[in-house]
Amino acid sequence: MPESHHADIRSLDLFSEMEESNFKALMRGSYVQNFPQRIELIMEGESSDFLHVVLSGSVDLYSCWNDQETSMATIRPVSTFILAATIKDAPYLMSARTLEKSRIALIPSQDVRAIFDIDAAFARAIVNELAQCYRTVVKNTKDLKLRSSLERLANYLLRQHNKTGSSVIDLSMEKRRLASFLGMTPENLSRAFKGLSPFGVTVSGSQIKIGDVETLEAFAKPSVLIDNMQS
Amino acid sequence: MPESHHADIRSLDLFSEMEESNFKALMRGSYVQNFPQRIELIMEGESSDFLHVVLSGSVDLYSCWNDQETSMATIRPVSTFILAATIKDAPYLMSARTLEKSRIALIPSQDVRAIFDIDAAFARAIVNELAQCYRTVVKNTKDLKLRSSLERLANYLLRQHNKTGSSVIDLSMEKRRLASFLGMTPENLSRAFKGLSPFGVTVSGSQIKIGDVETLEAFAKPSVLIDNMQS
DNA sequence: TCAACCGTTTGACATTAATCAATTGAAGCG
DNA sequence: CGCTTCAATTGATTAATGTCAAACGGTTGA
Repeated sequence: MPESHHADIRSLDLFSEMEESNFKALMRGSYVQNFPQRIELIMEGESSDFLHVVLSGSVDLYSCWNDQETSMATIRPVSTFILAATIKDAPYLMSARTLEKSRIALIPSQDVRAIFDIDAAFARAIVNELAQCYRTVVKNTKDLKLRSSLERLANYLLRQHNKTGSSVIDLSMEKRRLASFLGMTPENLSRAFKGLSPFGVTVSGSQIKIGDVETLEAFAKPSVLIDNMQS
Repeated sequence: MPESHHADIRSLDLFSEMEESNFKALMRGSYVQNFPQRIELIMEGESSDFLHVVLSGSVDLYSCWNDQETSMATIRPVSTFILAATIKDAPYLMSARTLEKSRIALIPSQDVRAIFDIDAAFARAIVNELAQCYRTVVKNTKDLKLRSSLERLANYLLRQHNKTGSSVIDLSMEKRRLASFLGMTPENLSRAFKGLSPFGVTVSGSQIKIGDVETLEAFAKPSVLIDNMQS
């Protein structure tokens, strides 16, 4: 892999603390590839030969069953995905496709497992990352099971607001994908936006404006145990 | 902790491969406690001081939001729970209560983290367990987002059938808890059982009989990427 | 510029699931 | 044994969400 990408990967929590020699060993078998928009990177059920790192662009993780498809997560730079499958050497549970032109690093899974055993800092970083992923999915499940679609949308907007600090939110994805991520149909999302207008939410294209955060929070009732992205 | 319980814990995947001296060190600060039925072990939001191991009995993991409660998982012997919170030293995302009289081992979280750093086998076991937990929750999310409540129930019954090998399934929990776990109301579960009778499912109390597995499978369309408990 | 395309929105309607209220049924206890 | 209690069931109703079809609107490319 070209040295130029090492810094990006090295800056990830997952790789920042490990021994330089082990990092170099990991990079030796790895390579970076550029993908156009809407390219299938992996299909669920396949075996997990590579740990993937999104260097630029973005990737959609999704799953299918019975001719339906649902969006599970969006991966943005610089993050890894399918770490669990890599660790367990088990089939992917989710498919992945690029949402836009993306640069992806591919690190052989067996190298990851091998270095894990000899580098304690790397091991600790991996376990931290996995624990983080686990907690994210648990929060997602709570969101799905305890909230209505209107409440899910309201809290999604508030999370985006907390992330960017701006009261104008750019969805930065198709509304149909947001709908799928939130577990509803595009039609329903459209109506949900309308349903939030009494709480000061206005829509213009992919720009969503939160008129008054307190009003929206009073409806959405965000919880640190569901909506806090850090812990 | 009394030596008598060591064997149970040692036999867990999580502890079976580690150095004996490290295992002893872990046990030194640990203790075992007996709890009656329906005792709150932990509340979501609290800090995670102990890794818990269910030695006997069973434990319900559940979450609350806005005066609602939903059952997330049932932990049976011999398994750990809240590993992710222990690892990350972050607040619990789920509450836990005993479903019946239970014996629980409590291992100080800081000891777990300390031994993790010096015992590669333990580290590998932890990361495997976490990856397993992660994949279980992902499957759960797919189940929730891609299936109707009738389909979820049908697949749940087939999973139990695969686990026990018997075509008569004992629910071994209140139906209201099963309903909550499957993301529906008790009333709806009752009707869902009725809705499965055309596919050979008959109910008598907590005993569910699958008349013909193929017929039920034809309806449920189980998938290894959602319903396979092993991988 | 205009036509074609595709995501979004809207309305009407169907389906699914939740709620409320009442009843049944089984377990525990005096 | 009969009373109490609570989970489970049933029926009627309402609410939430999905489906289908049509219209709208922005983008692309001839």
